[in-house]
Amino acid sequence: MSDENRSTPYHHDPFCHDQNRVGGAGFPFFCEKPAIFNQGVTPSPQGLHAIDPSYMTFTDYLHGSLDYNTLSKAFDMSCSSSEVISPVDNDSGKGTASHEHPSTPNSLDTSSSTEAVTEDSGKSKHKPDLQEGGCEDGDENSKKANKSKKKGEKRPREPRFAFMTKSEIDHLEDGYRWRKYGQKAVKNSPYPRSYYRCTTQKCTVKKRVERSFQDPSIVITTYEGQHNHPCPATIRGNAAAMLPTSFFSSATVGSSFPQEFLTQMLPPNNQSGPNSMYYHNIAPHYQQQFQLPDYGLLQDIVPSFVRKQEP
DNA sequence: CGACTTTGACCGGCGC
DNA sequence: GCGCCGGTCAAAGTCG
Repeated sequence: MSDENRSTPYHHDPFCHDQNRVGGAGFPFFCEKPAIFNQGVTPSPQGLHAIDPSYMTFTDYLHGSLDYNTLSKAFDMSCSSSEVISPVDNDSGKGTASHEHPSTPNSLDTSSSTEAVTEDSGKSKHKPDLQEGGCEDGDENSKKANKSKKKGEKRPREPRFAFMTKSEIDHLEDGYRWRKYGQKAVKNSPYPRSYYRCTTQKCTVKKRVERSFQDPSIVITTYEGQHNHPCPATIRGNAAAMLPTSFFSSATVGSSFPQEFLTQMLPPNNQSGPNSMYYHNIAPHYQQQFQLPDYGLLQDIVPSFVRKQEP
């Protein structure tokens, strides 16, 4: 076990205020300002949106407080920027985030060190529900048999949300507590993929963490499911410790916990075109708008979100 | 001693 | 049917 993966290696500023640091262990949306702006994209205050209370946060998503419809809407946004966002190929592995943008070579470089996208859960590779239920016929096959309970039933795959982050640290701190339950070598990648599960009881949220084989400095994190509990960091207060004090004085913070404003993805306010994703960080000057390059509407990329909002 | 990581094995889905 | 591959389990090991 490397120290980098230990749960709380954060004695540094997760916001990457230190320009010398490459990435950080903090939640990625905090840390990417330097990389984003390195591309010469210098956001001016005028070009940024005011923070709207209607914005949903990434944490909202993780907490399950937003529905698919909302999320879908959030992604159906406009664009005006030249920044590129790379969808992370679902099902992973194969390609995660690397091969899908031949025409946008900078999609993986440091042009946008944190990129978010929802993953399509549409692929048919489902596993039976292992978490609960279905342990009826005490089949001999012992433990392994447990895995295959509920045969024939396909577990509806949880919605996924993936993003890429430029970071030296594999396991990015997001305020939740995770237990690693597996690690696998990934085909076509020299870097293994790690599997984490939320340690909170009854919370089935999982996440996968892997490095882009094209750009090892990029970490691809995929969340699956939505937390059904408050962020443990709220209780422990360790995430708060990660935050610079100046952060708390931000007008956007309010009294809620940092997780509540880690990342916010803006619904299409008044801007622009269909092919963009927009997410911003807490601080207005962190905001950045991204445009989907080779893709059509986001719904084409994440059909699951579109499907799910239809009853 | 509890929480967590490591790691090899297993399982199911998918493509050929 | 077979092999590949992603995902998961669980025993053993590690850490604080």
